[in-house]
Amino acid sequence: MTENTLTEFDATDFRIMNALVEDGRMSDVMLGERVHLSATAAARRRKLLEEQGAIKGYTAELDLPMLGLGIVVIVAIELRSQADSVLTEFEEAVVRCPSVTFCSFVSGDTDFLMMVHVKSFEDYDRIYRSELATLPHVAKIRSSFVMRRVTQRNVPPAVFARGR
Amino acid sequence: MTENTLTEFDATDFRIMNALVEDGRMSDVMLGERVHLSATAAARRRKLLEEQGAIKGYTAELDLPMLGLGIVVIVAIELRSQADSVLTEFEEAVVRCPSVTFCSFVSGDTDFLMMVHVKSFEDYDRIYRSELATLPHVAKIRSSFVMRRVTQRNVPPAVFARGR
DNA sequence: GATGAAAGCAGTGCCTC
DNA sequence: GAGGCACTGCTTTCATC
Repeated sequence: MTENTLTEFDATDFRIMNALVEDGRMSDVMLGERVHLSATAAARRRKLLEEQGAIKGYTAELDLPMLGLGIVVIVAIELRSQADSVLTEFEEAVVRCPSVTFCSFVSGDTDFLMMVHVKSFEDYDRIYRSELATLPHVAKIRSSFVMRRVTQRNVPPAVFARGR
Repeated sequence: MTENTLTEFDATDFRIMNALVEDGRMSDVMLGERVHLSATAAARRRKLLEEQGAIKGYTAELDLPMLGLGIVVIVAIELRSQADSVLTEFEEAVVRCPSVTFCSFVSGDTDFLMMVHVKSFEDYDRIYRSELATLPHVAKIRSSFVMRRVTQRNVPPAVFARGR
């Protein structure tokens, strides 16, 4: 229930997390079979992981290209200043952009990195004008189009090496 | 079952997808209430969306910081050449890196953009040496550390505007 | 898209190790 | 402290309309 108990997870916990990352709707019966536990024991551990916050929730994975959003653009944005109020105003505007799925303030060459999903290049042009170019305090926008996706995972495989 | 039927989705389909993105383990009964359908009707539509591939699957969302992976690094990699064999060898090596959750071949300033999850800066140094620096044909690596996450969504909100 | 019966599953308390 | 079993009540599934 609390959070900063520096919880210790054992191999079974990692196996449960692994199974549920692969199939979030797996029944407790199947989960139990998969991790060699009774369904009740598996369910109890699953709930504990949920309560502890290690499992934050479950989500359906949608096929965005099939929904007409086949193009992914990674956008680097530099602001005119890095004053606190400037950052805050920019961030508040970003969360309201309906095409943005990811935005982080980063160190390095640029200030923010974002990921944008669009239907077509024409659509990106439209969104560039209507969403990105209207964000406040922007000095420079650089767009990189995703040509081919090499890897896309929810969780780094390193986590699952611990399930043994 | 097939895929290129250019499937048409109605507002109820989008409402179902929205509900399941928010809670992938939602029962069909709850789903039916949420979209104003009987549980059976909701279940039938859910299954159809799964079979059509619009819903690719379900996954548990893990709290990576709680599992000791609190630092996210976005890595831009330039290769020495863009010959087909060079790209292929690089990509085959990347998918075997256990700390990489995202890698795409992109247009623009760099060749590949990747996302790496690590425990600490020391850990990044170790992974930089053991995973990234050993990737073949790399000319230049630029690392940006995520200082603050502004937005992180599975699906752009624009998709859900269609659920009405 | 709704209904109702049958099967399967999740949730609880209790017992064992 | 953690796993297993049995019971009860939902939930899902499938036939039928």
